[in-house]
Amino acid sequence: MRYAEVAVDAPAGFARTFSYSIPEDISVRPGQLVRVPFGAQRLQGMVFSLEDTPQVPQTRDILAAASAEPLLTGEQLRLATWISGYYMCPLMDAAALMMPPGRRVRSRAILSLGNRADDDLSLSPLQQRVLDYVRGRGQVDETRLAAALGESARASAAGLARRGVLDRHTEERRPTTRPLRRKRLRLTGDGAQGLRRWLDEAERNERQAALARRLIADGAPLLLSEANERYGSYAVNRLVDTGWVEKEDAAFERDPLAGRSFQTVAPPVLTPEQEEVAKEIRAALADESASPRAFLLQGVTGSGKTEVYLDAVEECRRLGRRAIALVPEIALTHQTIERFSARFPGRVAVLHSGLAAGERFDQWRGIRRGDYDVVIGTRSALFAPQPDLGLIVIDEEHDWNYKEANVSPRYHARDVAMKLCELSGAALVMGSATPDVGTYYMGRRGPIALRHLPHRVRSGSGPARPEQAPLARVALVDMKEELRAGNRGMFSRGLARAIERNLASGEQTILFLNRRGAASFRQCRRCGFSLRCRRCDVSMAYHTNLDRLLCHYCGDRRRAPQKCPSCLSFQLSYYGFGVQSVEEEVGRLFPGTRVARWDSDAVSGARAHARVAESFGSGEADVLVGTQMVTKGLHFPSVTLVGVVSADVGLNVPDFRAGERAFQLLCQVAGRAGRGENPGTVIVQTYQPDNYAVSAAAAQDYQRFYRQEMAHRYAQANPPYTKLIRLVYSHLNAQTAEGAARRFARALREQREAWGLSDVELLGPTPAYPARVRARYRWQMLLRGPEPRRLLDTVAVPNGWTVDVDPATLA
DNA sequence: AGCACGCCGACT
DNA sequence: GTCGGCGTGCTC
Repeated sequence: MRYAEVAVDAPAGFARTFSYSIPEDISVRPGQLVRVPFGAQRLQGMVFSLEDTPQVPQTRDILAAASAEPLLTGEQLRLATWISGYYMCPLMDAAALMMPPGRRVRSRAILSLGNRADDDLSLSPLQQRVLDYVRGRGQVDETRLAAALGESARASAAGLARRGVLDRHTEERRPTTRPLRRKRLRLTGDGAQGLRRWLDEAERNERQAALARRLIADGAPLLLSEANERYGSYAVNRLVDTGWVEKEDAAFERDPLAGRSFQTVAPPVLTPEQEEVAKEIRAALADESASPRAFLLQGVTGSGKTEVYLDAVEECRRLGRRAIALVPEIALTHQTIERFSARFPGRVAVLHSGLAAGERFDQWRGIRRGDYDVVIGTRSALFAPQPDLGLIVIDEEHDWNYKEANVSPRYHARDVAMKLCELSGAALVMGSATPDVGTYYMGRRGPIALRHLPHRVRSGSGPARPEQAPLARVALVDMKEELRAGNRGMFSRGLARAIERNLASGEQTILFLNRRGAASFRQCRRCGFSLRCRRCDVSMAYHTNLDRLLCHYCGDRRRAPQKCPSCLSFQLSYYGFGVQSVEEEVGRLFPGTRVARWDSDAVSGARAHARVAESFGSGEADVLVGTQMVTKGLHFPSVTLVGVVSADVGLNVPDFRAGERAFQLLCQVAGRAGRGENPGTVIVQTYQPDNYAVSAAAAQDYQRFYRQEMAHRYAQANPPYTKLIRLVYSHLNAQTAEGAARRFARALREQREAWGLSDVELLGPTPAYPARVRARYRWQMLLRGPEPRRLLDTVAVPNGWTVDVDPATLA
């Protein structure tokens, strides 16, 4: 008898497997999806291994295979096991990262009125509300009910179902994605000759003749929908009647790159600097035992990191292996695909959450078949099923988008990539102008080889032009001085003059402000009342285009009142400004200017990002105003001026990484200037010109920043000198939240003493920031030390806590 | 998520 | 006494 170790997809989320016996008539292999009985439920599970002995004396049988073939390879199963252990997340959550999109489905409970719904029974208030809710909608998904009326509504619903007031049944769900089949029109065996004769035999109807000629000329099948649209269904059917053409049902691949064409570009000759690094990487690719195996390329914007990545992919491909290249966000995929497809036409796949589910599914299958040499995508593309993985590239390595913050597993793509490289023998190449200080630290201490590309390479295709292009000049403007000089505007006199000059000479400008909306908050000048979100403990920001106040945490919107709700006065004022007000101010100061805005409010979806980038790139706007999106790796050669409207945003938040963030953003945005022939100018407005991060960014001096930042980190015992684990508890009831937080903190402190883990510090519990989000009160604590997980390993984390290992933010 | 078990307060 | 609400623990 053999047994399967199965990661069960139970809501409780186990970081371990359960043993199941395998019935004679079912064949099961590791990586396969199965259905298993679990308590009273039937759930999906992932087979992690086959064993001769089960964990427990009594086992139950696997019910059925839920996938015909293994969906995960042994390598992926080992990676999932590592992720689950390191990030303390359910095994199934880790496995799901690597499964084909749409295959993880959970059954759901549906509630409807039962036969005793109209009986006069005594009901608790909550039960009455549940009944009313179901009565109002007929059929209700229990998860939706819980979302609407709170978690305890589930228990009430269960009670009502027991008494026959409600009817409750569970519904198994099919995978949400599947291969697409579409009808096509194609020539029969000798249809080409037949149709030609048919055309010659008599004068034929114009549309029928056109379709016939198209089919003959093309040779390839034509989608029926397209044929119907262009030639009419009558013509199509008449041709089918000839017997030389037939309709067929064929697999149709959804291709996210359909309709895009790429101009192929021959590889340039690398500069000596590039060549030196590229050679080392080639050595790592050619021989798995060669070291180093992980590289961090530090090079300013325009120093030619991408050419080194392309060279590495080329070599990887030559060796018969495949690659994955990550970018930090969807907006950057378009341009990266362009660069890679120009070198490897037809060999590039894309994978990110902006694609339609079907596109993602088809890309996944194509990748798994080995159709693509390189997969480009955001952090989740790391889990693409690339066979013979030989290389992982992580561009803009410092970017905090590489850390998943919201859902389990809260993984960091860099750390998982390092593990994956170890498991697969692949080489890792990372690049950034402003590396994460933690990565840079690893570079200085050994596990990662640190390499520099200190010079800008002149841009442009064709042969390499290794002569140096200068970095943009950066000027700091002290906004306190502007105030003293009587300028209370958004733009300093210097920035305003520079914008005007740029407009006059027809050159492009980027204005950056890392704050959404038009006004940060709306406050009553008489009583001080400020409008806050009903469900979150934050002020609501005013958005001009919506003419609404918007909560940036839960997305709730409401009409902006004219009257103070507290004292009924009309003295409501807007305070603070955001990127929308910058857009308006440009329009006001420089009438007739074509302004484009790029932020998450104005632009969403991969195609929309591409449109904005393309339209600005082709000169359809003079000024681009935006949040973080305008800072990231995009290449706009005719931008000669970058204005940072306020460098101070985010600088004073209580997070030890605030300085690093500000430095990275400022350096990145400065890199947007002067990437073409004209040298660029960057103007940084700030109230804190002496802040170490701001001044190091103005000097574009990474080394200076690194030294100062690391001194702070050391003094405060923060990463990379220690490790952090963040624990957050949230509950609808304020007292329950605080009580649970204090109780677990006390338990952890006791464990700390009991096990003598004096090197694990426990900070908190304290209310998290914001203290309330989506009506839930939030409390948090931090574990800090060389190995803080050792404390968590001594306890079972109670229900309701989320664990974030190596958190990217503390807010 | 379900279900069993056990504890507590409002009724026959 | 006992029924039902709900907190806790377990599911191979």
